[in-house]
Amino acid sequence: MTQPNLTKNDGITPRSQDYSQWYLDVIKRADLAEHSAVRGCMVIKPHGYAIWEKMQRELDDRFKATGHVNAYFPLFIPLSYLTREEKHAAGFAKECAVVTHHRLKSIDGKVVVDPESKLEEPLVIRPTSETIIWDTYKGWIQSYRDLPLLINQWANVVRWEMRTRLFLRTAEFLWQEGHTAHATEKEALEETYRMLDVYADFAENIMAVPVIRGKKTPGERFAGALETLCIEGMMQDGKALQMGTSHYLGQNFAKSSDVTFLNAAGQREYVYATSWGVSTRLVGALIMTHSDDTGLILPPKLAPIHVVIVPIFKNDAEKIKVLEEAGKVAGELKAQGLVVKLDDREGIMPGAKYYEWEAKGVPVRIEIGPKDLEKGSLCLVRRFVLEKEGETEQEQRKRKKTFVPCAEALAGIKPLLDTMQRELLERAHLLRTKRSRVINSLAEFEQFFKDGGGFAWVHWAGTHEQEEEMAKRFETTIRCIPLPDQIPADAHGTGSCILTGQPSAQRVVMARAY
RNA sequence: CGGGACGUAGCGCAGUUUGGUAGCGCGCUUGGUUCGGGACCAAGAGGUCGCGGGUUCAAAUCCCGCCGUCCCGACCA
Repeated sequence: MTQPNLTKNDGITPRSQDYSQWYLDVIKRADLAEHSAVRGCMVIKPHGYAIWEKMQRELDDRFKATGHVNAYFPLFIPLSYLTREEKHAAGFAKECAVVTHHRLKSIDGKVVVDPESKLEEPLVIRPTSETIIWDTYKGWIQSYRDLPLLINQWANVVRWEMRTRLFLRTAEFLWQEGHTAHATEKEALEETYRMLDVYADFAENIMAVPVIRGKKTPGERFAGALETLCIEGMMQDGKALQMGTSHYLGQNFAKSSDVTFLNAAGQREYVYATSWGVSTRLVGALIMTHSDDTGLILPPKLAPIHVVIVPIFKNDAEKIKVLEEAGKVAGELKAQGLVVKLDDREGIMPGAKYYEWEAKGVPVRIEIGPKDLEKGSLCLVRRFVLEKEGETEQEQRKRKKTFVPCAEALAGIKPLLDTMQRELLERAHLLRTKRSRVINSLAEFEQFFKDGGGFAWVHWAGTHEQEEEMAKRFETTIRCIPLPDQIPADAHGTGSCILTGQPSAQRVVMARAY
């Protein structure tokens, strides 16, 4: 495999210098993805896709555990379907790819769209699947006995974005979308909150990203939803990232697609709906939450490779012995269910291998050399533990090496990974705490964002227009109206709106956002 | 879609002002010496200079158009 230039600082721009460039550099160095020939679309490379696959597995298990099943609906949506729900249609109108023809033909050696093949009705490439799914559900639901209908699909969607960033916003992306039908509003609302909790649990316990669960303001709601719930994470630059949404759709889509059922009393009713989704954007969240200037840092639960073993030897005699031991160690760790990479490439300095695997985010490295064979020990190195909190660049790059008796080391890897998983969440939590502030005046608000910003907990009673005013003046938006149990102790209670001074029931989270 | 910058070998760049037919570093291949934090020596391979047109005896270089990337705005669930 071709490696990028490994001299100097790994080709990674320091976070402190240019966060956007750092983000792109990490993606490149960790070999996660690249821009494709198609505008706004990316190629997810094996290492990046492996992370997504792990996310999928974790999420899918949780969906199944909460009673959902998977299905697949078409990529194409008849234009007339998309326009059935007025607000929904308006919300997506500006970013739809449309298929209008079904055939090409060759004219003078040039392949062109055959004008004769124009479709009677254009097909929209799904920006989301509510409309086609509800049209389908119509045929599946007759009785309250058919409810609830709990279906998820893993799919790609297309939203023709003007400005794209790898993983965070691309024209085509991968996601899952759950679409459920319920007999009562209460049940549907419970589902909406349940799936939000699933996302929050996944974000915190698997991604090690602390999130705030909340509601979107009407202006930020999903097109066609009565309520949009979200989880919001904070990236290392203090900006917010919406990491998942769960929508209560009421009877809007049931009405526009005429999906009714007979209840136990024999009365015809429209069903109540939810939809919820997370996307490959989560890979971006992962990068921006944990990684550093040497590259990607992955929580062990999402790391495609848990442990890399780097053998060290000077001559053939040592090589044979060291590789034999390395093979044994790899075998024993694999038997524990861990994914282990033995990097036995020749002609590459051990140090070069260290940097490469650190850039790719492998949590634990084991170095095995002649000295370890003598002592019966292994050298353990953790991805984000420095030898000392150094001032110089060299010191910041050097990881702490721990020499542990072999048997003890082997038994200790799994607990070590668990510890690292926990430490990453703690680190992210600490950063969020540091960059969150309860704010009561506009002057303080302005200063907070001048100083780098973060999450501002402010009282709010403004209108949608006043939200836009805040966005213009400070580049901030209301990320969410936090659910009651999400509000820190010092942010409880009523107060007065930071902009208008009107009475406010609770604080909201304002931040700059991706 | 507006403003700016950029596009030359896998990656990073020089060369463009002043036109003369392409170079450097890293990576890659082969051989040897190396190997506990990014090795060294030697010999090699690799380029439609983003795409299309124009000017010219001659274009990476000048002109026009287009495409793409990045940054800033607008837009955005």
